[in-house]
Amino acid sequence: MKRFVEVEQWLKTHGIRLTDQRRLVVRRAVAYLHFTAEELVKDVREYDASIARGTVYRTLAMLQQAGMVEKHDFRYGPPNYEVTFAKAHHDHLMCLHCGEIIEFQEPRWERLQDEVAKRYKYQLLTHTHKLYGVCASCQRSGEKRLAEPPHLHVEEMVA
Amino acid sequence: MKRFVEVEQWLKTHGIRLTDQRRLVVRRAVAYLHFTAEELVKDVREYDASIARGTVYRTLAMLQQAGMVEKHDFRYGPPNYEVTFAKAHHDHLMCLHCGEIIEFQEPRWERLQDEVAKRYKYQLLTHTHKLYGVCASCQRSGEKRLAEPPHLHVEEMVA
DNA sequence: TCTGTAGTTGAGACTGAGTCTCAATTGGCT
DNA sequence: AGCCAATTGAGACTCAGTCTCAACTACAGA
Ligand SMILES: [Zn+2]
Ligand SMILES: [Zn+2]
Ligand SMILES: [Zn+2]
Ligand SMILES: [Zn+2]
Repeated sequence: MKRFVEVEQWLKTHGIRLTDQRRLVVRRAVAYLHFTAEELVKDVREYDASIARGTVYRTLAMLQQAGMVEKHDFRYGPPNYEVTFAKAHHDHLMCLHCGEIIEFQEPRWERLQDEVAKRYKYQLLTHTHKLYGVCASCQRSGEKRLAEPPHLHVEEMVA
Repeated sequence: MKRFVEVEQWLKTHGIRLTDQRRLVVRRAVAYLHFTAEELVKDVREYDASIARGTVYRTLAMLQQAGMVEKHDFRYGPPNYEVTFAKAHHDHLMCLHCGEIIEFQEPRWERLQDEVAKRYKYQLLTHTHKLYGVCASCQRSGEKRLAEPPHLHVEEMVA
């Protein structure tokens, strides 16, 4: 089942009005792996030119509130968003040359951080672990340009 | 030896002009543990009201370039800076209620991340690990306000 | 100590990214 | 179909930071 159907289902069962705009924003958001708010505004406007920037931001905030979207501050440029609904927790490794983002899991970390939190008597709520480096192919090509957050895995919307 | 002396020494030996403004910015910056650029602008202006915003930002950028200052994106508000010159690497744990920031070291993490980088053939350059939670005293008081990045350990400048 | 000059500064215009306001519109219930 | 609170579009506004450029100054060399 396409992920946006589940997201729309979730909204419905939580008494949140399903407008055309929200449907569109959700459908386009799930087409990306990581995206910036402005990228999404631009993308969504190709389907409905009159959609307001505020609507996109408001919808993202709502989804974030609901725990279906996460906001990541990568080191360069504006924050990236990611639809994490029905997706396992993972952390990120970013190439500073080409901007590639790799998602990975490392359960031993997750355990270590509980230990650290306990050490300082903190109740742990969230965390961000980001690694920055140079990917294999950029090491080879020896390029020097800095990362511009790229689009990865964007699908066209098929009605 | 006061840390700013070492910083000024470093600048001198690297052929960077020592202006009054830079001296002031450096001296005030080392008085903080973590600070935002705007906090530093405000602070520095108490000593020299005519100092320009741009000068503070430029100086911070220069020190960052030189590896003496690090910029951290905590999750709320603008980035925090930290003078890391002659300071061991550490990561951060932040209380989302009162904004307290704890610095800690966890060598096992540092090792794990090398492993992860190797797994994806990345040449690792930097990383950020941030834990967010509720500190012991906020857990007790059950307060609900969200973090505003606080000043910690600010010294007055003594001539 | 006096200069020359490249590096630095202050002031303010400018930008990007996001927020806010409010009248007009609309989803979803009856 | 009608109602009305929720949502939207449009644009003003904010905040944090960048840029530009004429005036100023640190400091190497005379
Ligand atoms: Zn993790
Ligand atoms: Zn991800
Ligand atoms: Zn670390
Ligand atoms: Zn620190």
